[in-house]
Amino acid sequence: MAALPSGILGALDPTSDRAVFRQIADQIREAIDRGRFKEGAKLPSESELVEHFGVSRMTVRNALSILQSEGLASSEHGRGVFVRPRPPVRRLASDRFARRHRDQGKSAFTVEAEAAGSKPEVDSLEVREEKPAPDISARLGSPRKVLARRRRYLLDGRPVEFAVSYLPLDLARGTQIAEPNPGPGGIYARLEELGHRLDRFDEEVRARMPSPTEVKTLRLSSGVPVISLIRTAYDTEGRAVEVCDTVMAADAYVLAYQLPAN
Amino acid sequence: MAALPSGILGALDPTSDRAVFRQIADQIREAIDRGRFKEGAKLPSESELVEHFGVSRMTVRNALSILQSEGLASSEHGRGVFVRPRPPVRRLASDRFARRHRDQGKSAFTVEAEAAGSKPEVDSLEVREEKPAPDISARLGSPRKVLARRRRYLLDGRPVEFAVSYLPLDLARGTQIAEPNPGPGGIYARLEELGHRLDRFDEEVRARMPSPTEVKTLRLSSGVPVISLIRTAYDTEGRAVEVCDTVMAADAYVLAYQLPAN
DNA sequence: GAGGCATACTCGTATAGACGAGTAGCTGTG
DNA sequence: CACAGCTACTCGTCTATACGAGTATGCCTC
Repeated sequence: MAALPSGILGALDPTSDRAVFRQIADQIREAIDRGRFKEGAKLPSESELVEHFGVSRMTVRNALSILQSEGLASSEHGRGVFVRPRPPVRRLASDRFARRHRDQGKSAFTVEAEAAGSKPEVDSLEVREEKPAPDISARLGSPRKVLARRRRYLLDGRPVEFAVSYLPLDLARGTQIAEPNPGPGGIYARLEELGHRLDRFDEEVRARMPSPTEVKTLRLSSGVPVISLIRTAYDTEGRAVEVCDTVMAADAYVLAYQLPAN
Repeated sequence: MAALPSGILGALDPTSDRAVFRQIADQIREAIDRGRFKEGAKLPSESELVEHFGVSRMTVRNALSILQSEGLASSEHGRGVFVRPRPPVRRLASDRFARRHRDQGKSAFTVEAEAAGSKPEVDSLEVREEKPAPDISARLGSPRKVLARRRRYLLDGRPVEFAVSYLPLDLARGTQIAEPNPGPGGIYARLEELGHRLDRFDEEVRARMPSPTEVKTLRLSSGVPVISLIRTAYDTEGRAVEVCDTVMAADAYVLAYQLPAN
């Protein structure tokens, strides 16, 4: 049946203690690293690998699943297993909230994406009042209720980020911040118009594997972690006026920060 | 044989399209989320799950492997599968390189860890001259060779971080920077003594799944991503004097940054 | 009591087989 | 030519079985 997968893959070492499926994964990984299989290229099919290595199909699948969990490959039902292409990366600069970037009619995300030649979209926008989770509440000075603004960001049709902004209700209710479209310059511009001149942002960065929900909403393939970023915005009086909880597809982002040496 | 795994887990829905092993994973995940299985607790054994759900062992293993890749559980050969405990987290503040933290005889890592009540260790220290990789080289202004300082950091015996510092050879050769122990205040103190007053740091943060090598050196369990942090230090003349490439176990870190609102 | 061994449990690795479901290309019909 | 359907390939799910290897426990011997 299946043809040999060319001479790219070698043979197994029967004397090795290393499990057969790990050896197979090692070989394919090395071939990918050496560029024998390029980005987006199709790997040999399971049946070809079965034939080439003389093992059972579960052993081959086991090997392939290692590569998938490492983020090196991804399978497509009915088509094959492919070397995972590295998508274009969005760079978040630490000055992205600077006032000078805030005078446009569009959101920072839109402006920046268009500058990079991508088609930006914002999705599943939802604004509502709710009772905040404990950690959010603590950051905002324990308000009873908050305004939550949820939205998803897409780049060229691919979802890359899901964000929820929380604002103390006494501050946001009845203002344009509570509208789906917060107007030019976004909610930060509105906050400043309301007299809350922004002073600084605190950001907390974490990385972890996504929950099943996050896999779905960000359409993540296996082996892709998420970056969780929690930003708190403070006004010049030291009051926390917004907490933004963002989950980003880790393969789509680099965060860039600039620190003074003091 | 195996006893029932108590009444914590329900039954499968045979009418659902959802694959059986996914349903099993869903049930266990939910039980974990609801605290029915606590951190570090042992999950029902494979044979118990086989009996409870009336499926084959591979199906159960498949379900458990989902939870492992989500970072929720981890298996221990011969012992069982356990709810993965969340280890204590090290918080990296954005002022951690401020000069005022630099006057002690110990490294920043040591001081901070002891303050947090942990036992810090530094490991596999290695200093050598080498030809830099292209991306490192570019950041340092393309020196032909660099001094590389490699080391691994451990907290209470657990490896949490692996870092390599690269410095232009013309700057570091023959100085205490090229010694295994760079002296009080670390290499940043030495750089300033050499007339390179530090001005700012640029940090780039990424997250991804670890390579097999990283899994080994950081003793990562499956489902734990790494945070990759590349820091470039600039002196007041705008020269890049050091690039530090750090790989951190993502479950052991939170990065905290403070951004001015401009 | 200390040491060693047997045992019964755990998960790890591997085989062989079956059927389902998605994809793509070819082919034959209208 | 357009389209429907067949076919051959892909990966997805699941069963049943076997043996290996690590761990914990208790018992038995010395």
